[in-house]
Amino acid sequence: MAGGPNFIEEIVAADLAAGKHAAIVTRFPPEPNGYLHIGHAKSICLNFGLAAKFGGRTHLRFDDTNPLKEEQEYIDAIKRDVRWLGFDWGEHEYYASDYFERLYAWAEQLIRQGQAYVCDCTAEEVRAQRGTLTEPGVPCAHRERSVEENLHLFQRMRAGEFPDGARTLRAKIDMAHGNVNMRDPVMYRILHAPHPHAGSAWCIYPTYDWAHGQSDSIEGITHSICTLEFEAHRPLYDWFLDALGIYHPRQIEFARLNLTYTVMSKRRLLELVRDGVVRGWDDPRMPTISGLRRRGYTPEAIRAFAERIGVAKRDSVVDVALLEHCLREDLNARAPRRFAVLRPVLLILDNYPEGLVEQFEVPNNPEDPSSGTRLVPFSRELWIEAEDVREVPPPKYWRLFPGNEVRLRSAYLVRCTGVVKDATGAIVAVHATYDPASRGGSAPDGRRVRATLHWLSRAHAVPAEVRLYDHLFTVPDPDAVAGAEWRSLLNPRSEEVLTTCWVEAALAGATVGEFFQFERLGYFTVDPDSGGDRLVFNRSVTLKDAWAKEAAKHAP
RNA sequence: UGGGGAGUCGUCCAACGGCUAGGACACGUGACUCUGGAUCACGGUAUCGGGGUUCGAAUCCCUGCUCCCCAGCCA
Repeated sequence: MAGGPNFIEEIVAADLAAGKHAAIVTRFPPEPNGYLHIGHAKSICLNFGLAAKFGGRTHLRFDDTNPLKEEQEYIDAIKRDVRWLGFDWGEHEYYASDYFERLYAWAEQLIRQGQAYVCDCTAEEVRAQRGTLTEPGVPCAHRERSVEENLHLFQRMRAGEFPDGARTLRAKIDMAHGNVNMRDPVMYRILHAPHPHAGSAWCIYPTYDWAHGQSDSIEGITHSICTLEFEAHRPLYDWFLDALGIYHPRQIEFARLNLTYTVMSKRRLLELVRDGVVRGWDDPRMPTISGLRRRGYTPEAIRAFAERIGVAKRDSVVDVALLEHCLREDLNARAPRRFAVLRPVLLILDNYPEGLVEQFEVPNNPEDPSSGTRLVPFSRELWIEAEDVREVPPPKYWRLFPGNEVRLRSAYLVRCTGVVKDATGAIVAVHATYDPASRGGSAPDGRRVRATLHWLSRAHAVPAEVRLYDHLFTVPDPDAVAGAEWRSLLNPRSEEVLTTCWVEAALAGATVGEFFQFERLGYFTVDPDSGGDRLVFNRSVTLKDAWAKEAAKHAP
């Protein structure tokens, strides 16, 4: 179904076959500087999936080396999202900041070995000395300091004797290296800032490059899986590990996920949240895990998606339609069906007895007979969908129009006798007659109708707000647009709030996160804005709509 | 340009020198249908270019081209 094993699974299988490890250890290492998104979900599924498939465990480690950008809120959100996705790291919750003392001692070791030095250059000077992609860098005067002086200075850095940015600790590698990452990279910077996990214990913080490889080594990670941009850093991690003489995890890089019609960069997502472009990190239009959850995505659908997109090394952009497909596939099988009318128009059955209320038995899910049926009240005045009525039908339109007969799902066949319009020409009510012999939805003479409509008894329906969503951006690849331009690509119609909707009374007690299929409309879930007698639904994804395609063909 | 990667249907992934280059999504056509849903059937389109090795190349070699990443005291 999903093809063969991906290249990482092949590597792991080969390592295991070669007897390199008794069991594998992988890790998911987020920086708590934002919320997790669907791209992280790919990594989470990959790492936890590997351990589950080959036997082993997966650590959750926060790579919290930059206190300026990290917050406890993000740590909490990340844990919540990983758990919700269905993964359990057990007791293996780690923080790079818990390794700070060890990292500090290792830094001293490198200094003693003559492989690290304290540098007094400013950031600008360091940049100037680094050279360019084609020209080698040049060493600065501090590069040749004595071990004693370096040790002393480094200790004073830790003691807080210098202001932010005054000095750094740098690895002494090769200022002329073809790989610029090897031109004496910074290992420590002075940052007088509290840390969300380490508190105020430190005023010098290790860089990611200095912390990451050793953190993996400390944890005995066998396969350290990361994204492509770290490929050029691997030689540096190897250099550190070799210099320290400690265990080498095997790093494997894969291509990060990109999705059409959305952005995945944390910086841009943060900007959308801060500027109030969206309702927050969990806005249903966001590609964040929490946004997808609020939108109505299920962990099952996201996991299936992660499985189907595969894992490879080439840059790619996955069609968001595949994500939507995975959700439909999951929900089609298990979402209870309900009736909801989003843009109501009154349907009056002129020959139906006033005051009569019938109860019709409607299947909860035709895909799953075990889900049973429910009773839905029916009466003379009903709400139906505005788009299910036309005064003049376009080509291939076979819903309600004067003279045409349709079925009201599980109820009766009705024939339209006329429409009522307001001053603007909009249809506000429809008149029809019903065929009492078609009770239950089919006629004794076996005559067929092309359309089946959903409906709600006016006297029994309950009001609700429904939010419809569309792509956040108008173009398939907004992430490819550089500069501030990307903002102009936001879809002004990505959210549409409908406040005059009606739903089945059975939906009144629905709880946040419960999902349903509103027949003929799509899959919907209860939004957390619901409460008391206020009901708010989010449309998770539409049903596939053959009529919409047909209509588009005849559109102007 | 220095270093590091990557090029296969519209998209994503597979094919690991050997059937007509496969699957999924998307798209199109039809069947069926008490959701214009679901389901089913059918269909089209791909090996970056040029050489070479071989009985045989998407796969190996040479060469060219294109794209991505790296010049944070971000990760």
